[in-house]
Amino acid sequence: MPDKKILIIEKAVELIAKNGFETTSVQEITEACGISKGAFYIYFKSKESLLISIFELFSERLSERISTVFEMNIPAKEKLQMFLCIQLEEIDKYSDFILMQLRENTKPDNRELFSVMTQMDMKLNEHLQNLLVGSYGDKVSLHLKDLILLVKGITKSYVELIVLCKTNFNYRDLAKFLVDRVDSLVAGLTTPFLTEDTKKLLDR
Amino acid sequence: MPDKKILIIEKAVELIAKNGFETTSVQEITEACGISKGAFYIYFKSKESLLISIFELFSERLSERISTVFEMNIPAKEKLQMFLCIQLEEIDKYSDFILMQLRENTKPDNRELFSVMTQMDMKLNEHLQNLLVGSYGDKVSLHLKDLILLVKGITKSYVELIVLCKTNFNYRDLAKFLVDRVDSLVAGLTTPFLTEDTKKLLDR
Amino acid sequence: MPDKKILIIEKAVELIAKNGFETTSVQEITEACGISKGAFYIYFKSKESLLISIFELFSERLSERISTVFEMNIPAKEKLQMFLCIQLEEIDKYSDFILMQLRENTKPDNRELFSVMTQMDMKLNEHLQNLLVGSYGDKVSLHLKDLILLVKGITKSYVELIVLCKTNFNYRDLAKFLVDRVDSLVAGLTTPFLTEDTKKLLDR
Amino acid sequence: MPDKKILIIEKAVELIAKNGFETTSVQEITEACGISKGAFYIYFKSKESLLISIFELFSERLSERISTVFEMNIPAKEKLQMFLCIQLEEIDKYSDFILMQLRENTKPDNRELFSVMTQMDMKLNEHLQNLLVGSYGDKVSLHLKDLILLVKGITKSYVELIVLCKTNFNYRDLAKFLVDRVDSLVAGLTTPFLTEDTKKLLDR
DNA sequence: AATGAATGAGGTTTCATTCAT
DNA sequence: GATGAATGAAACCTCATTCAT
Repeated sequence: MPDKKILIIEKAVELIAKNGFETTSVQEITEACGISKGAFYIYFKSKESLLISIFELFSERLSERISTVFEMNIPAKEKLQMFLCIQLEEIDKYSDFILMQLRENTKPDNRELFSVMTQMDMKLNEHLQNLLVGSYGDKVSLHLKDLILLVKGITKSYVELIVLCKTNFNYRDLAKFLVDRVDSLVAGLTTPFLTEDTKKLLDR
Repeated sequence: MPDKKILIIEKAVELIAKNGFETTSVQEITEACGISKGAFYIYFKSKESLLISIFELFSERLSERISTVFEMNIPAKEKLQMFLCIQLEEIDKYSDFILMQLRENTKPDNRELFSVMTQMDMKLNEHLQNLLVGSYGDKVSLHLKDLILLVKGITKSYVELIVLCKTNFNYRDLAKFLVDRVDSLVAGLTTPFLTEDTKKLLDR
Repeated sequence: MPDKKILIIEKAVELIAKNGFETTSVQEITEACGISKGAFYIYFKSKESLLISIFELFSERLSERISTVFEMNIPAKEKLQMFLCIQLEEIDKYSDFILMQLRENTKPDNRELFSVMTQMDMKLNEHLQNLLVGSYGDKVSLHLKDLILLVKGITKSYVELIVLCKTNFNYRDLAKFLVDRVDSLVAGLTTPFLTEDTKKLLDR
Repeated sequence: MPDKKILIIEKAVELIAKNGFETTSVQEITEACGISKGAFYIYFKSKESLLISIFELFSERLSERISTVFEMNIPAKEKLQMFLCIQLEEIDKYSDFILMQLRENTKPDNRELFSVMTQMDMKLNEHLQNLLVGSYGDKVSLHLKDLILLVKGITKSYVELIVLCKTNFNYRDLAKFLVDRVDSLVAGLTTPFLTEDTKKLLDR
């Protein structure tokens, strides 16, 4: 990937995070980069495709880091903690850009973007599922869908806090804290809420 | 509020939920309503003010319903359950429009919208706090900020599920499920993550 | 003329004087009158026709007052002074509305307005011409066109001052002052600038 | 200044002079230039800013020419004549556009335009004052404010004539004629009308 | 590869005018 | 007479995109 393309992505993330995608013009982005408007279209087919590139880059980085965790020879629960820690760190870097993405809805024409996003989400879900089983054993197997939602929910809450307050927390500590909460949730499991029927919805 | 204004709000919510705010044009909204473009501006000062109206309407409905819960003579934990149930139901009605808003960035010009949103968020936080203390006693007082984040996090996860899948769950059951999870979280409390310093950030 | 029509004219003059004709909406006018937008069109065929009505009303008042001066049995130069005094007073009442009119250019469609304005201008010119001949005798006859321009020029300068500063001067004194200046101009007359050829242009 | 910007200004002056500022749409201007609507906004931030640009350009040209007169080694009265001649010529070029502007009302939002206009007006006043003192000596010092109004008044009358009739006069002759009239006015000075109190109003 | 002027569709908004009540 | 909701044309302006240089 050419340096200039990376430059554009970085500045774009910054601006989009601050002002939203629709509200950020190509002009603003190129001005922030100190390049011409035309140059933008050398590296990106369209404004839309910039979004996809950003997400792809983010996906890649995240996947890469997560892969290394899985290759490590450490207890599952430590892996879970690192997994959460990495997400906190990466999301911090890409800040509310990611948040924004979650809110931008799926329109007929961003089918490609939607696909990239969904794929990544599914991969993360799968990872998380493995980590949960590895950490807590088979007793969680009936609760996996619920647990994934719960873990993602509490994680996101703290991510939002980070983003909104623009504060730097100690991510290792936060990840530890979150794992402890997962411990509690697992300890208190009773009847799953999401049944086989609803599972299908999740996989859609 | 005139019928036509309500009609506009309803169609707008639908469209904005589907396509996002920036991407939904006033033209689309008025066409969906079967009225002229000019008519929109009889009922709303601007497109921006429509957003505020929508949020206000939603706020009012939510506040009203929550108030009735607080006036009831039932155990605190039942109130907590009803509180969550109401949110699930209302958010279902207003669909991801609300989700989108909750994550909308603070731009210089939406100051009024931001104010309305923040006020409502703070009121909900306060309610939740009271319900938590009422349900679990003073032992949670040091963990209130964390608990609020955790409860909102797990709730939002299921809300997103509802919205994305456009499925109807049994909200009473889901609320019960969520309260059970809060029980687990409270049972497993150890050291708070959010200290006095970080609390300030939340109240901002 | 119905009371309400007069009310509309008065409020309109006020607003138009402050903000200009194009910039003043019918809505603003009717709001200032405390009537509905529809009511405006009972009394005026269009916004354009309001302008004509205003000018007609102003014309009438001015003509009426000037007529009385001409019927008086006093020296011509006193009549000239009163003539100027009346103009200062009336223009003060109608304030910069009149100024504005002088600036609004003749578009194809205000032919009627243009006609009303021109007619009045010509009548005033004629009056002034008679007053000048009456006051200074035949020696000014070759200079009439020039003198008319000069008198109107110095008068307008002071009118603008009045309007812009929104100050009240003593109009009798100012009229006296202006007549003295006309005396000077007449005393110093040499060769006319406007010849027979150019006269035609004026009469257009 | 790019050629295209100058082209736009020139066509705009023409149209605005004919139809007024509010009545002339950006579309009309761009069509007259043979460019797209969007192109207008490459060269001007807004329609309003076009007005400022026009006035600035006119101001500059006028200032420049007047400066050269002041640097010449000729009698003051000749300078006065040239000063008036230049104004006639320049105003002819910019036609009634300028007239219109000189009478434009002070709206809250044209503060920048108002500032540019006022500054230029004050500079011209100052120049004229110096020329009057230079030409007629200290005896006019008490009458300066009146004289400025008088000179501007008679000048404007002839400018209007020029503009309305779209006729070309010999500006040197007209300027000579006007200076003669100023001679008369100065010769006949008696008591000033504008006192110290009113002077302040003028300087506002 | 890089520029940036130019385009033109489409956005929000205003407003004179009409008409059913 | 009076209302005011409704209309729709037209205004100003933005912006993704193209293309000659």
